[in-house]
Amino acid sequence: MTIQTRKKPPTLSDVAKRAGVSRSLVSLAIRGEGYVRAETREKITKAAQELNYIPNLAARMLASAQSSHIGTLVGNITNPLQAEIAKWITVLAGEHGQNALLSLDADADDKAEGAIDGLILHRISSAILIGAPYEKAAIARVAAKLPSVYIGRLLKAVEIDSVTTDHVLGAGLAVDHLVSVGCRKIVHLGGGASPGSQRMQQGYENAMARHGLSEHFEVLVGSYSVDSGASAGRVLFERDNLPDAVFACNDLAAIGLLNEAAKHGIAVPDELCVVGYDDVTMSGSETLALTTIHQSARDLAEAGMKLLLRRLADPEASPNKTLVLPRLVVRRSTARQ
Amino acid sequence: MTIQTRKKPPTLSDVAKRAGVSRSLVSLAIRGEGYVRAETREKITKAAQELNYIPNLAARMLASAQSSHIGTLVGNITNPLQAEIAKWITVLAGEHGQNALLSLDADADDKAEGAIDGLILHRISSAILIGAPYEKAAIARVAAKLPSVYIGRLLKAVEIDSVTTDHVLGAGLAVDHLVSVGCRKIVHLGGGASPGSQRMQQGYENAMARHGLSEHFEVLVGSYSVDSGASAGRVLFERDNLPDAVFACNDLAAIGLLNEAAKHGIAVPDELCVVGYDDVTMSGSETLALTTIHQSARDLAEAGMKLLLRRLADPEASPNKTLVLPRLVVRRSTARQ
DNA sequence: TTGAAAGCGGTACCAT
DNA sequence: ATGGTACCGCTTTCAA
Repeated sequence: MTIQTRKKPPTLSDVAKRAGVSRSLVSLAIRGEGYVRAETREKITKAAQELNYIPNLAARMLASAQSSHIGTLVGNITNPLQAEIAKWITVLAGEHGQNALLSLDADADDKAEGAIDGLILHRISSAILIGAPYEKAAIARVAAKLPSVYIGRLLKAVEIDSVTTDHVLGAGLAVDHLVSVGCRKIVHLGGGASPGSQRMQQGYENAMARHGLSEHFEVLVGSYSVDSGASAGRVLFERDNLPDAVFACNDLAAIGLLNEAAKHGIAVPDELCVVGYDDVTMSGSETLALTTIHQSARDLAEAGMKLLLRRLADPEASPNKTLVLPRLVVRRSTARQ
Repeated sequence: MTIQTRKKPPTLSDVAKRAGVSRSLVSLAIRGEGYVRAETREKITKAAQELNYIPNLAARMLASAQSSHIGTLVGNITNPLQAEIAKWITVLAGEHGQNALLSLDADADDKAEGAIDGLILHRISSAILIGAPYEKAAIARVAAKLPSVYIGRLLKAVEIDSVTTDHVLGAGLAVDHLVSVGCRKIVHLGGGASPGSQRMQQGYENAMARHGLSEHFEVLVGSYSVDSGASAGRVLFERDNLPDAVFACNDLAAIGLLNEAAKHGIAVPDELCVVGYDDVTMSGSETLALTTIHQSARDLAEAGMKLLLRRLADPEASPNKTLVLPRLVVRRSTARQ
């Protein structure tokens, strides 16, 4: 039943013996390096396959003194976007012959830096930072240790490659859409003072101006939470005249607002349109059906991997700040037309 | 600026030289094995510290032909409970001198099995399965390859160590609480036919009987989603007489129900109490304030690690099925009394 | 093109 | 208790 005949796996020598050549040649052939006669190469490949040979990464790492490990920090694995980015990083890394070692325990800067040191023990040769560490100084410190890419923030002022969604554009998509369904008085539920929210707010402002709606420009400062959306709702719904629409900094806030609207008997989308940001799973439910701006975890991860590979190839390249395009997802919360 | 003086790290030999002993001794001392005179051990430790020595895991693995890597599969990293369990696994593994290699790309059984094979290349010596693979046959196949622990399901019929929350108890906690705030007509929103939901339903039934409320026993079969909760709400709220309370199979369903209640102008908790299950972040918001049954990711992870270590120590032990205790979290949705 | 041999940084066995 | 030494599986000169 539990036979587990775990005979040890074949080694380079086994392949060499079977192919009747030297170990060095097998090594070269397997990796596709050096000058190996096509004929010989085939013979070796065949032998390797027959033996079901698998290179021992530990040995390879030891001998070559270089790893193909990417250390990946995740600030908040509970955040679905970060979680999905992390997932895609592991997938994409594999496709590039790299292996992503994850540390999910980086929800504070000291932990994040500790985690990086831990990963360094495992001989990572580069790092991908997903929302951690938070402080710029800490980020810079990591980037000084290893070729690194930060995903989730622009980090204009830090010497590091970074990838994030173009929130200026995202806000523009939201406003454009709202205008297209006839909204004019569009209030923005801001996320606060972070550079990301500032950019989103900028996008909102630009778009409002573009549509000649600057007179209706209004930002309610809040945070990225259900409660923030709810309290914004309480403020708005006590006024004499309702706005046409609310564009929230994220889906959570939008959901809080929807909740409050229901309590006040305000019909969405007929009396009020709502647009969120992020496209969390819940927003797609028939019940909420929240129109929102989708950030693609996959695109973010792909852009990140691309930057990392570029930097690995050219460590001296100047830091690139990549912006990934968001996408509008229309649902019932703006189905006014 | 980018000085990167990456001189190579000190090795065992360096430490040996500095301490004036042999490499073998250093090896023993560092690992705390064998007979090393206390005095010598100290000398070595000191030398190692001064040199900032760090053992090379690749070399260690190669020489000892055994790894301290735990392969960890996560079925759905977007699920916050699974995500947190994964996080705790990495933390706890570290505390036990093990290193958790995660694969987050296991959202289908073939992928999950592929991921395990990939991890095996990296010489994992055991596995922790968090909600993946799904099919019992696939799970059994993994368990046959490696010492494994499954977290998230009981798996009575599979030869594998497993850990999950005691849903019978969880349901009992929910019902007891509802009864204690005066509810009698308590409807259960079931999650379907999975063994887990069946157990939860069983717990509901037992508790109702215990309180002499069997006449009010009623299960509405649904699923673990917002929409399911909402449609259940539509059914319930069209009846002549409202139940006193609803105990939903998870928070999402409860949230859907709350949403529907708001639309129907039904006051929670005054007219209807609601209890969820899982305690997702959102439920803790002031806005939703959903009473719920909390599953501890940390407890689940700890129990899992414990089982894994036990099995590593004794591969022949018969499979253990551990149940972790859930906890009632009281919030406004049942704040009736 | 191919092969031989010297490590890479440890562990483990055998003497001492 | 401590030291010597032969590997672990692969990469990498260096010759042939």
